[in-house]
Amino acid sequence: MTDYAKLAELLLPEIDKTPEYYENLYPARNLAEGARVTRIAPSPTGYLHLGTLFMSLVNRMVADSTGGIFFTRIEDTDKKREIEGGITDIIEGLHRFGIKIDEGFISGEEQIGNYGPYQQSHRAEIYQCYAKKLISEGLAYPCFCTSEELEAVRTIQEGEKARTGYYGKWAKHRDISFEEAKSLIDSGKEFVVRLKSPGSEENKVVFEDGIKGKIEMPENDEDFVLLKSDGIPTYHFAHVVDDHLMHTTHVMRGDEWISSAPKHLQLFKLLGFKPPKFAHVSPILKLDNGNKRKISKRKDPEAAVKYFAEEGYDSLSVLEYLMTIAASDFEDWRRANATAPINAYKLNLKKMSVSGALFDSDKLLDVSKNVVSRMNSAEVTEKLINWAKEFDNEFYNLLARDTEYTQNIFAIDRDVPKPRKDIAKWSDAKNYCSYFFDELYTPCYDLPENISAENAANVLEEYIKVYKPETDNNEWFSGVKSICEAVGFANDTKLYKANPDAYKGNPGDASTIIRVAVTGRRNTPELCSIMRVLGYDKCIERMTAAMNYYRSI
RNA sequence: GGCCCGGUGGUCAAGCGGUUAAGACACCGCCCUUUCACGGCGGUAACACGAGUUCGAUUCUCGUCCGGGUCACCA
Repeated sequence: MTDYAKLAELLLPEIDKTPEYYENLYPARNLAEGARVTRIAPSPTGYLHLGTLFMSLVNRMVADSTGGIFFTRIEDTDKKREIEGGITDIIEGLHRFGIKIDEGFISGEEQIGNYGPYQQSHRAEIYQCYAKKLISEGLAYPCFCTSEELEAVRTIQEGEKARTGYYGKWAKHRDISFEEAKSLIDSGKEFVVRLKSPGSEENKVVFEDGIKGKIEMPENDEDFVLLKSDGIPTYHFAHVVDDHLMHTTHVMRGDEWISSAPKHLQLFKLLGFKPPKFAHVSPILKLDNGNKRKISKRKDPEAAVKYFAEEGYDSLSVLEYLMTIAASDFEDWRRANATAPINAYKLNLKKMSVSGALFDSDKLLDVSKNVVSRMNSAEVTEKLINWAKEFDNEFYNLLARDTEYTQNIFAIDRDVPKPRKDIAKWSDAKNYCSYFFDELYTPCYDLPENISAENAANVLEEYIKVYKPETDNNEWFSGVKSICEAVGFANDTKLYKANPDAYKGNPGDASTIIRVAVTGRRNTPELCSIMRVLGYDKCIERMTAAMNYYRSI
């Protein structure tokens, strides 16, 4: 009979603390009944991507719906794949999207809270302590197999059509004796610590997933790795120890984790921990050659959150879009609470989708238009200028030259009950307002087919005479109508419709002529306001130029 | 391949034994209108398939098919 205590001491001699020590160090949280503790546990192997943002949002919302805590924990147990600046990028990214972090990493370097360190590479001895406990109870053991040996076993298993993996009779070191372990260690062999799984494939584990409902799976019987040969834990082990010690109540993660849930449940049980509630969230999908697949960092530009910033999507737009994907009742809530801040929405797990949603850029655009339409001209001006400063310097210089002028542009049809919805993302704004800046404006005198150059020139000639800049809409249109008779146009639309052949055009046509002359376009927001913002001199200058052009052809 | 999860219009989705099977986006048409946009009204379009249970299945059960996930000293 192996002396497990001796084995534990042999394997992890440095560990002198007991689990009780950590249990006392990290006491239960003093939170109101029902308050949920959630977290995001990114690994800094890349920059912030959509999936992480999505999971963070959902976890934040679930904590908020109960007055709970949302914390960050860096899962940097895979040193090989880590990239520099990864932590900073992820945490700063969350800040930019307005996702509040209560605890854990709040910047690239700084962490707050009483349950730290919030970085797995700094918690090695905690994991090792629990591993030591498991070993001393005969529930874990050292395995000296090399990756080549493991590979060889797999090949045999495949040949026998057996399930691959390190379990049961395939678990070579499962019953290793103290003496054998000692001699292997003395000879300098490296080892990992594996769980001695008491599970059987014949048994079922059942758990209630917060989103997917009841899930039944075979019990785990694999002696999976707890501690890697460098003493750092695998995800499975770190997750269980950390979420216990940090008192996470709800583990919400991508549904790719469902298949390893039996491992986690087993560990919670073996360590005597109460498992948290699990909720597995479906990923955001992307259509690729007719097949759905998880949105991919490598293949999809929109997977990197940076993409949205560059395109000029407001961070709120992205968040709102993500929420419409996450919860089926979010859009209804938004319609009923148009001006409420997004965190006033109470997220209900039952409303979350069980299957993954295809990323829909049309829908994102629509959500964005609505978000931007809720902003007043001051907000639009500020956000647009901030965006341009970072991503479009030429445009920035124009916008910042006279911010009052800029705000006047974006006040057109905006600070009103039913604002326009032309702008979905800041990069749309340049084209939207180009005719307000000579540097961006290119005259274009194309007219609709029913309007001749001669008529256009006549309208402009007459209108220049009567044009007054400071008018309201009605006065302005009266001004347009007032010149109609002189150029053979009907001065009233109804009159024209009743007898189209009697006139060369109508007030609408006259407006179009002026619009094209002043803006170079047939379609613009309300013309009277545009001309007021542009100013008298500029309007006269452009109308005169247009008139001369029409006369010359 | 084993084990899981899923399958309602093009997309996101309500509904969960009896419904004319909601709504949103996109698309089309009409109205409003100085153009466009907004707004309003209307339209096209869906329960993967086959058995079973039932008086009755989109809803329950089973099978098939399709899609996704997972089977590492990665997370």
